[in-house]
Amino acid sequence: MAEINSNTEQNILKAAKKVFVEKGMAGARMQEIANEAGINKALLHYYFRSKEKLFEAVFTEILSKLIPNISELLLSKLPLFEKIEKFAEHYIDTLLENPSIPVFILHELNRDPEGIARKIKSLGIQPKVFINEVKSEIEKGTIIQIDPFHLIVNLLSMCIFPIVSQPILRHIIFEEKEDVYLAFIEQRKKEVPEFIINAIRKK
Amino acid sequence: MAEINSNTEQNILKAAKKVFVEKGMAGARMQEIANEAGINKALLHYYFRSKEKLFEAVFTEILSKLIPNISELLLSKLPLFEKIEKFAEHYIDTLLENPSIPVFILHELNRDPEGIARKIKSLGIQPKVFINEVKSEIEKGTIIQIDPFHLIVNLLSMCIFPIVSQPILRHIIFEEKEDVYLAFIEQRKKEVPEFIINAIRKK
DNA sequence: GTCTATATCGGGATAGAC
DNA sequence: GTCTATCCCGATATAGAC
Repeated sequence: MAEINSNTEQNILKAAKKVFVEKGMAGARMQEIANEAGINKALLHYYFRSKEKLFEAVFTEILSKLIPNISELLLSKLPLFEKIEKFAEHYIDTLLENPSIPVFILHELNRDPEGIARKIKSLGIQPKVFINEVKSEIEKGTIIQIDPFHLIVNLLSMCIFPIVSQPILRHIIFEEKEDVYLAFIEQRKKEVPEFIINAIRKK
Repeated sequence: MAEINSNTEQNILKAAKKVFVEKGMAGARMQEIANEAGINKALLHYYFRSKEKLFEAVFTEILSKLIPNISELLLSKLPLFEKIEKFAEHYIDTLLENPSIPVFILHELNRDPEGIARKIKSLGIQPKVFINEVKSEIEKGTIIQIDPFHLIVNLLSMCIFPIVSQPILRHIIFEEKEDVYLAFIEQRKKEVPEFIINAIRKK
């Protein structure tokens, strides 16, 4: 067990991840992945029989790193407001490292709703704990009546969407100024939780 | 002027739109577009010289219908809170008709940031009016201090993201129940403005 | 395990008849 | 304007030497 996967295999996966995420399954070229990995096309097929198989491997790896990240924070023992603060901060950071991943996932989901969705589901996300926590805060009267699902979706939306629409925001609003855009996203780590807590806190 | 474009040309555009939005530029097949339009591959090239040109036509059409829709509402004369309410309602409706379009745009933007972004910019979005309106409400003391950009981005995020992540939400949260998901989105037309106004109204 | 060379096929594009 | 037939390139995949 704990067998160390060969260096080449890891190189390939890393290169494939980059190219697939950028270009999508259909737009990616095996040649480009080979170049990126500094090896030969034939070797790709030696390690992963086909493009399809290589894609599966990449996609599964991406999901299995991303999803637990979400779950972990939602399940942690922090009080609700702090949880929201920590979540926004960590999640925006994670997304900044791989800003193209959400669009990649959503795009591929469009292509193959069946297969991909099954993969996601098999990772077993558990929103129950968080939902109960929200309900209990409502009963305690610390926050207003709100459907926990809307709260989660609002939180996720405000964290994820500004990152995935980076190209549009950069061009339309920030006129190409990369640093201004990044400062804006940086602010959002505080701004989003504040906004949410303002919206739900009972005064 | 006001020349009526041939029926065939319109059929092609409609078919191409469907296939391109679903599969993306790279994943789309000219054959599939031809089938969808009930015509022959060669005819596609007769009307639009190449796949690239056809794609351009489709993309431009999509943008020119979507963007003015946004601008119009943001520029209207309604008071701020009503504007937010109307915007959420109309925008969510628009998205429900074409839920795949935002991801399509974002995906293609990843592929060709230069070209696509130029197209978007050339449509001339004007957020100035809305921004000034927010600033004036802050001065009047009706809403809290908030950067208008964050407000716009929050509003757009909460409208757009839940629709584009429909496949994920449906599978993870709503366990395939299409109608439950749709009811949820329907609620959001009221929920989102309420949430936002709660967050910014001075009490 | 890694390479070069090649088979095979799918898909965009064109030619030319009607 | 619309079709059938065909060209031709690019991309996946395989064979086989090292």
